[in-house]
Amino acid sequence: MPELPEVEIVKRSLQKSVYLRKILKVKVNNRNLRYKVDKNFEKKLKGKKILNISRKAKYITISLDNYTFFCIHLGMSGTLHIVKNKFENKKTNLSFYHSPVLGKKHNHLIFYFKDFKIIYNDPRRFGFIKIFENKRTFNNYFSRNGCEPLSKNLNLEYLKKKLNLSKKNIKNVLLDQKIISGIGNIYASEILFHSKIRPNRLVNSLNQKEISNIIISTKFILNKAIRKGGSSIRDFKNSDGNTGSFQNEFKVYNKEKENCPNSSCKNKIKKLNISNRSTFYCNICQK
DNA sequence: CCGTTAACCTGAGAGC
DNA sequence: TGCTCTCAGGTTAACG
Repeated sequence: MPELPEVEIVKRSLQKSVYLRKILKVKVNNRNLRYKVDKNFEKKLKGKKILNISRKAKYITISLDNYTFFCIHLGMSGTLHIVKNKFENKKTNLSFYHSPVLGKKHNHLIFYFKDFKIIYNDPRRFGFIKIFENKRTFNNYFSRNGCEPLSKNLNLEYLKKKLNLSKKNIKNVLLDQKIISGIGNIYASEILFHSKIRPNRLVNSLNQKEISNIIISTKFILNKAIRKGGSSIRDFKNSDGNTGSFQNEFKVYNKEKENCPNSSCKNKIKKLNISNRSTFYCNICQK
């Protein structure tokens, strides 16, 4: 579900509440996430202080005061909720899943702090939590990721090299986390509309200018989405009122048969199925 | 090696 | 109302 901008927003909110705070206790209600939660997870986190909260691609990463690390991936439907002890009913939802009602039965993990707790809820259980014993295993795990799209590492030289000899289409390349890590299905369509390139274009047909435009659009769209607080689809509103608003800025995603947002274009948005993912584009504005 | 497909899950919404 | 079907923001093992 959440792509880079949403994970970034969740990370920022988390940071405000848990930075330098001690985890009093962890309760695991269901270990069967995408991967089984480490059987000693509770023991390893108990009493540890949180030294840093960060984001790598779509992962939230947390470092503890005993040189261990863990990461949270929200999958398609994972959400985090901050619940203050004094206001049990007033949850702060730090996520973007579309359902306004999240059954308690999907509260798989609970992190207890002095005056609040953080709940990990995930109906589909595509998310996961992984613990690392040291910095080396932590870094090693993330070394398989491609570059961060908002870093200087995503540049013309890097992408040209990655696209060289590839036989894939550009949509699949944008979704390939080993090339660029953090873009998901919504932003891939939005980025390609912004760069005026059709999603099914084979990358070996792209010229240097087009590759450059894709890089510019990637950074532009992701940064704008972060500024807007991420995307919350299907009218999801969190109880804190901090709903993201980038869904109002979608130009093509989920807009099949609607008018192309380019006012001089009278075309309707088309929907394509690429590798079993819905893809939206304008076949006049995008070449 | 490469690129594609199937699989992992639950729940919402559409159509009948 | 309820049944069936499709779809959903992700990742990756298995396959050809």
